[in-house]
Amino acid sequence: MYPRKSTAVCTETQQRLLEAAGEVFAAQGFQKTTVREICRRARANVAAVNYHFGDKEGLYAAVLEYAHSHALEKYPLLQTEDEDLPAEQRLGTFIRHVIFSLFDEGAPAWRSKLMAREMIEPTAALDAVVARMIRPTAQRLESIVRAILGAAASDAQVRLCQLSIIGQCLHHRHAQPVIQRLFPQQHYGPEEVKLLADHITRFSCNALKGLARGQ
Amino acid sequence: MYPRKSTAVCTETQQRLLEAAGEVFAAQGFQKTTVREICRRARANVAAVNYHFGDKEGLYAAVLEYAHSHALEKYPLLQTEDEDLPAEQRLGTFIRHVIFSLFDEGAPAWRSKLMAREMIEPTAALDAVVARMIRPTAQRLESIVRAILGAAASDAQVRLCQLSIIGQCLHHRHAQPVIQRLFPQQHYGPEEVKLLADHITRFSCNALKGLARGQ
Amino acid sequence: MYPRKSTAVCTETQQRLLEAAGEVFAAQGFQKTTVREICRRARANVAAVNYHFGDKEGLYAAVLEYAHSHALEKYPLLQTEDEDLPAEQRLGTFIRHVIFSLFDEGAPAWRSKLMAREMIEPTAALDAVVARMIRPTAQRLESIVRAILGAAASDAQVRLCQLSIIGQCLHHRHAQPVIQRLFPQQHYGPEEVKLLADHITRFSCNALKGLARGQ
Amino acid sequence: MYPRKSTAVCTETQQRLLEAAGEVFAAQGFQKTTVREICRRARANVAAVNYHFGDKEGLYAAVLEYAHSHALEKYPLLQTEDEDLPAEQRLGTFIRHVIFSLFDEGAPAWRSKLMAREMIEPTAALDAVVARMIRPTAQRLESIVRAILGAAASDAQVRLCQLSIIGQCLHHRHAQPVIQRLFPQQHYGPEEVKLLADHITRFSCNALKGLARGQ
DNA sequence: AATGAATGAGCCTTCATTCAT
DNA sequence: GATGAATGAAGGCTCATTCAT
Repeated sequence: MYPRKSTAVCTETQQRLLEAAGEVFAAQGFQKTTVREICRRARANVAAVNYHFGDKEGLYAAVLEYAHSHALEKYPLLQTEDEDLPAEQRLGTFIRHVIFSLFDEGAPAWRSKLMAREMIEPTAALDAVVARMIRPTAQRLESIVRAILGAAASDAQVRLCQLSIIGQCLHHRHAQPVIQRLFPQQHYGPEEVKLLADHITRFSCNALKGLARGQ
Repeated sequence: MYPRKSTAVCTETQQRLLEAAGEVFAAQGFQKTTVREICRRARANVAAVNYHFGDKEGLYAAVLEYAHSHALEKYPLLQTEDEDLPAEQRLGTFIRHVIFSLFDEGAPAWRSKLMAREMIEPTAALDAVVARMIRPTAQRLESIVRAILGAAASDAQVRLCQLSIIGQCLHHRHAQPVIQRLFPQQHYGPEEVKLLADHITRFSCNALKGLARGQ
Repeated sequence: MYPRKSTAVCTETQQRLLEAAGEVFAAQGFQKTTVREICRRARANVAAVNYHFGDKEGLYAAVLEYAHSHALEKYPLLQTEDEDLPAEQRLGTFIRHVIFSLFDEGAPAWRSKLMAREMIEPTAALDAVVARMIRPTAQRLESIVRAILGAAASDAQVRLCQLSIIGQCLHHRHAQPVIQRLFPQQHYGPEEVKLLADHITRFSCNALKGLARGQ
Repeated sequence: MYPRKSTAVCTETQQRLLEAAGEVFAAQGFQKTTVREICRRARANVAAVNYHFGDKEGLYAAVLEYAHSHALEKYPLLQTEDEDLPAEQRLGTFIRHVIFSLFDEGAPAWRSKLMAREMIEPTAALDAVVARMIRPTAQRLESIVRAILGAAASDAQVRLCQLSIIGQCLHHRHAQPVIQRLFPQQHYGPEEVKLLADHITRFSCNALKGLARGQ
């Protein structure tokens, strides 16, 4: 329908548009973002967005897809299996990867911001995001949690524990504005992020093991 | 500067505007919301918002203040709990209140949605919200956590535990669109909400007690 | 029709409205002036203008009438006769009065400004202004000019000379913004105003006497 | 910043906008003029003004610049007069040019009206007008006046005489509404305009020569 | 007599989009 | 393939005015 065929094959202008759009969408939200601002940053024509992506929404969807394909490249471990290690250790690895990807300062920082927005103000693109990115991650976490809780754990309990773990992680990204006002001493540099991952791991391990004991 | 003096003293039109604005702001966000839509719902003139609240942003700030004053009325226990009870029990009460206020179907459902938005896309009004609503709540939680962790716990550890607990609660509200896609079987009726509060309480108690033991 | 009957008989609120309106109309013009600003300055209600003067235009007309009645009080000499003095001296007195009334810093400074506006952007009120204020003044000037030019002067010549004289005077008021940019050294304090009146008198006397000699 | 680069290079739509804007601004003033009216006359879209000139004020500035560039084209002699002629003759030519440009019925009649407005209600654009248009004209007049008054004349006297001369000319344009009410027999057709220029020339020559003689 | 609340018309501007080249 | 010009819908806001008290 439009010149662009897939994420992999695209012109340089499209690349620049996607990168620029990612930043602006993440920083200002879909509504507040203007096509002109994106085109200005991408040094492209005002009509470029409509030409390459149909309309503003089309660009947004493309940005999300673009973000996913890159995220999967960088953090593929979320899906690979290392079933031989003890579950607690696998949980630690999992949490570290989630936290690192949320606070990765090297990579385009707008990816996780965009995701957070998508959760609160879902667009039509959310379905694809859940199916391709979130569900696989959730299934990996499910198997870890189930391993720690033991076979006796109900599906509902496993589910709630998954949500408790992932909720702890995301809170630090989603609630940043509040956290910074509440705890100015809380930082998210490389060092602090490691400590944070450790904390969530210990917190959750203790919790799961307690639940496994029926407490 | 503008006719409106305080939340308590205001005309009927202002009341209707605040209610209507709360719904629409919560449903669509600040940007997407139009003054015209709010006035239509409130059966008021297009100029009513500007007359009573100065501008769209003034209305938004008033809505937040309005929401708080009502929330504090309904859930005042967050700040005046009985200190004699065991800390675990106080934690359970605290979490139950938080969860209930988040999923209270009786009250205007837009309150917590509005808060969730404010966290991701903070406006100038956030400072007041943190100072008046969130900080007192956080301090209450801090004292509970410190009681369970024991005097040896560092400030940083207490802080991270607070965030772990509150993060679990908010995740269920903030990430609803994702959760519903991921776990269609997860509901948030009165019964399920109680179970949810219980889960978070047990999860967190186990976690805290484990940490208290140095694990 | 409206409570207000005449300029002389009016309440204190009306007085304040007239004064405030005079200042604002003179400073910003009819269009740019807002009823709210006037009422704010007059410490009156927003509806006061409509209540006392019907509408914004009615207030404007009242302000002009108010200005005239006061101007005639202060500079009555423009119309009294001193036919015994030599014409040149009478011209000097006339010009001095015009210039003084234009640059009178004691009196409400907005009167002449308002007049200048009325000339360029005439409203329905201009007819009354011309009939009551300007024409009598013009007739006085006509008799002076005719006396200097002599009986042989045509009506057209007398008319053009009148306009040349009055044009010199008004230019200093009407073109102030330009004059100040062009000649920053030109001031209009009490002393300079006297010199200005003298200059215009000498300039015009020389001109008229030359024309009288047929040059 | 905006598409428009210079007065000379512009699209046809911009031309039409400038012409339409000139008429309306001159007839109604900046405030009263609506962008819609201008666009309607120029058969352009409502957004055309903002697209081509940024905003209403930008259009206004462009109109003034446009007017100047055309006026200078048509009456360039104001600045390049032949210095060898006697000063009185040069004064006559100067005044004739000023009067003709003020009452030129062929050219867009709105130019001088716009100027008159700008004098009473100056905008940010006035600085440029003075610097580019008015000051050169004033300097030309200054040299003529100084030549007639003689070397003994003070700067202040030269300045006041300049203002007396130019004031006579402008009065006929600026005070038209009053003049027509006061002297219905006064017309400004091609013939009368010539007589008017002659009158002002004779009036001023007599005045200057008298002053030169110390009278 | 005088006021605060409320109104509706209209204005400037912005923005995503389309059109002609 | 890509662009600058142009569009129309809509939004926030201002303002003179009116209404109920």
